Amino acid sequence: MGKEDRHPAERKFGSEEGGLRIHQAIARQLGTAIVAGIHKPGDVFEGEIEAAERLRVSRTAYREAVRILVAKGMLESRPKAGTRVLPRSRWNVLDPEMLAWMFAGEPDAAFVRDLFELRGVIEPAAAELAARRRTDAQLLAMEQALGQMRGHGLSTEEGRAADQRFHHAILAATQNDALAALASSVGAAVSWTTTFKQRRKSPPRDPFADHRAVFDAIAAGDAEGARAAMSELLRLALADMDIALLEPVGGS
Amino acid sequence: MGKEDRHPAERKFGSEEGGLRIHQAIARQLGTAIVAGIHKPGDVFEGEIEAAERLRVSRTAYREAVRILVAKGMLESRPKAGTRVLPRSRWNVLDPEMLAWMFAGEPDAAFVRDLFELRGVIEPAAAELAARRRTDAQLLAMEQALGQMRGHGLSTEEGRAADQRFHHAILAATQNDALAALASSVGAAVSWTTTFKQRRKSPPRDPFADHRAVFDAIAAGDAEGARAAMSELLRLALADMDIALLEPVGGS
DNA sequence: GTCTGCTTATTTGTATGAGTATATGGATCA
DNA sequence: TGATCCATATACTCATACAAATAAGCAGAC
Repeated sequence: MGKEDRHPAERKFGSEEGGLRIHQAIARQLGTAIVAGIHKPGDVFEGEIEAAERLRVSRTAYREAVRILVAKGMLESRPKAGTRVLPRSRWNVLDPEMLAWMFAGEPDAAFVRDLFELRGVIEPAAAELAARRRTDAQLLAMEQALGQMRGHGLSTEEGRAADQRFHHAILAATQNDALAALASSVGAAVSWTTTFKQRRKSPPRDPFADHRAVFDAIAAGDAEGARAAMSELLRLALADMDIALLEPVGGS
Repeated sequence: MGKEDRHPAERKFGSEEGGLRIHQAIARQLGTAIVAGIHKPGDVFEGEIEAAERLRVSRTAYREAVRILVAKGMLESRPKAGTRVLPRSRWNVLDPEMLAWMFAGEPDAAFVRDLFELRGVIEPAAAELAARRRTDAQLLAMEQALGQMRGHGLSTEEGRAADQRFHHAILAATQNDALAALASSVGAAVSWTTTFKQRRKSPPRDPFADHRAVFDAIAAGDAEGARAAMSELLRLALADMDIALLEPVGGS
């Protein structure tokens, strides 16, 4: 292959890998590029050999990365036809890893709206179910998350993590695996709320009271109250972000 | 390696592959085994070399299969630690391929219940949004699906496919990518409804009227009516299956 | 001129073997 | 008893060769 020296100075394709295996690092790199719109649906990738050489990895590693993205519905690859980006409708946009890739950059505003709408559908129902079914251990988890949230505040990393844990605990308390699987999607929206909020208002409103109301209703086993409290929490969160969804869902 | 003859009689690991590439066939084989409970969370797989030899495929193909399952949150693999099945809470149970694997065998009753509960949360809200936002093309798609459903009946494969298309079209008409991504999950539940129904009652009730009511409300732009009609459709579907969810969600 | 069927060239898919990196669990030592 | 170190098992990466599949181009018939 002519100049076969592999630039031993810059080992491991230059960039920092973040402790990931190479195939996973490549998958992330390609995945973020796709969700960012660098590669659009319908685009055909270069051949495996060229791609692997450009990225300075083996064809094996590159192929394993492609398999990952295929598994998430982002790519399709066939002999002779090549590897191409699938239409967005085929993507598993609720896949946790994919959500992470989306929110690594500046996420698409329309999709953030979609996620909030999903939240508006899921979380009130989840709160209602959680009020009926939560175990004591799950209630304790919510209480602890709430406490840490209050303690650290949403300006800290720990506080935001606690916020996520609170919402996660509610979904887990529904005792429904299908709903619980939406935790990452809801979590992404939750996380974006504070990120977004802190860009605008200063000081931001403290959402502790809203959360507390949800918790109290769940603790009391008040299903209807829990649903209402969660709906109110979401309404306020949206107001904080100055986002208006086209229409609130489930209003009557 | 001693007896290195590879039984040229039974090429390609015996079983029928269904036109899939080998890595995908292996992924399906492992995936179905996991969802069926043959490999339980915490179980550690045999080494790559042994596994590949036993399945009579190359390590390359086996590894790519593992990458697929890792991407879906079913497996985790690390040097020295081996490849192990992750706890169910980490699985992307809403992944379309994974749902297909689950419903290939006899799906877990508890998970079917969960999926129906999810349907009960998602579809009424989706119907409401669809009534507000649907394009004429999407409305046409619903109408055609409805017509084919009536024409073929739910005892035929075409009829069931049309049923799925109808529900899918409603989700698409919400103009919400996050909701649309739940199409496979909803579709799995929809499909299971008829499968299950036809095992029991004979003749099964014709659900055309329920679907028609949903369609009419969406066509008329009647958001509240669409929500109500979809809720009624779900209520009747559940009754047909003689399944009672623990409690209906959102009732008031 | 259009269609059909074959050929071929390109691209992914599979196989194999060698060597590397990493985490683990046990041995060693304080 | 506890922490530290190290041998080792295991997945990870690489390079190369060959196989399979299929899209596209070409030839021939109608």
